[in-house]
Amino acid sequence: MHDPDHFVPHVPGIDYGVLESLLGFAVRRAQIRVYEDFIASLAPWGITPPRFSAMVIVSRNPGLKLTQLAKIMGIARSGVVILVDALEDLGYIERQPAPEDRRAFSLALTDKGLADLAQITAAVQAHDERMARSLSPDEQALLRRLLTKVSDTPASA
Amino acid sequence: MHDPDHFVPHVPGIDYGVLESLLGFAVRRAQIRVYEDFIASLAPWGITPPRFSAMVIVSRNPGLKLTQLAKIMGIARSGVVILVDALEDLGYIERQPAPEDRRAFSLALTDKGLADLAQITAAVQAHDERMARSLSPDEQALLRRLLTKVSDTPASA
DNA sequence: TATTGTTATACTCTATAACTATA
DNA sequence: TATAGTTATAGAGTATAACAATA
Repeated sequence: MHDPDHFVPHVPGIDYGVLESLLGFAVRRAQIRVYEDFIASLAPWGITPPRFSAMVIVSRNPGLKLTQLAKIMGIARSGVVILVDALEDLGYIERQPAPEDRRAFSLALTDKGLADLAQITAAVQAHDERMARSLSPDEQALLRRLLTKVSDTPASA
Repeated sequence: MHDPDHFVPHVPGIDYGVLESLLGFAVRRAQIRVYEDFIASLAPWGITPPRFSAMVIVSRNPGLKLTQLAKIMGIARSGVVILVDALEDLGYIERQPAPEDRRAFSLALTDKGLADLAQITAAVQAHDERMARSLSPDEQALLRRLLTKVSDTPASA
């Protein structure tokens, strides 16, 4: 299909100079394409990448507090409030009073959240397989392994 | 050094569920770490990843119009106006009247932009090598190749 | 009519700082 | 004092839509 309206990673006739040799530029270009397709694929549910991550993490780690979720996701506390508000508005997540701390809330998926997460996860997996379909299974595993090595290397010596 | 204030890709004791198996999640995690270190490394120049890309592309492809730069960078025309304004405020880029079209501008680096780009590029390369230093040269080349394959695969069949 | 650059406006994701209610 | 959640505010970076000047 001719969709003139999405990112073209290499425009013919353009010299990208040093950018072509940078790992960070390659990561960024891949991320743009993955993000674009994720948003398009999940539009029916109003789910973005951070919202999906939050739903999965809450579902697998019941009883998380907002501050813990912020730490896990690497964002500020104020950001997690907005994220949880959005998922609450979608009917997917709820704040439950934390029994042992009256300042805090325990996060949990709603019944609707649990039910929809199954469909959402299937849509995300289909999207992810589409992104990876130019690679063999071995190459996909290798790519994940190399990326994880990059993510997990501390910045300073 | 103990810097408690940056992204921890794997918080101990947390179950990341399906996220661990997704290529898109691995790309995103790597991108967060690379972006974080890029911003910190380039702070002395006020340079962000899109600003660096724009400077390199303008320097290697003299006479680009704003609309062409927008197409190359995959952003809207309104976005490139803001980007060029920022680089103009930094004294790195200038709009020159396009001889053959009185609606348009040709973009060019200023003398200061050209001079600083050398230092900026050195800082970016040092940053990029730091990001990749847990990988052998072969692994780095392989990772770039696999990422490029992902970026260049069209989304639809 | 179509295109170039621009402005107005809005949305997402992020941050810092200050507040409140508890601990 | 310190922490949990919240609010206010701001700043990138993106988008769409409309506009004036020019093609």
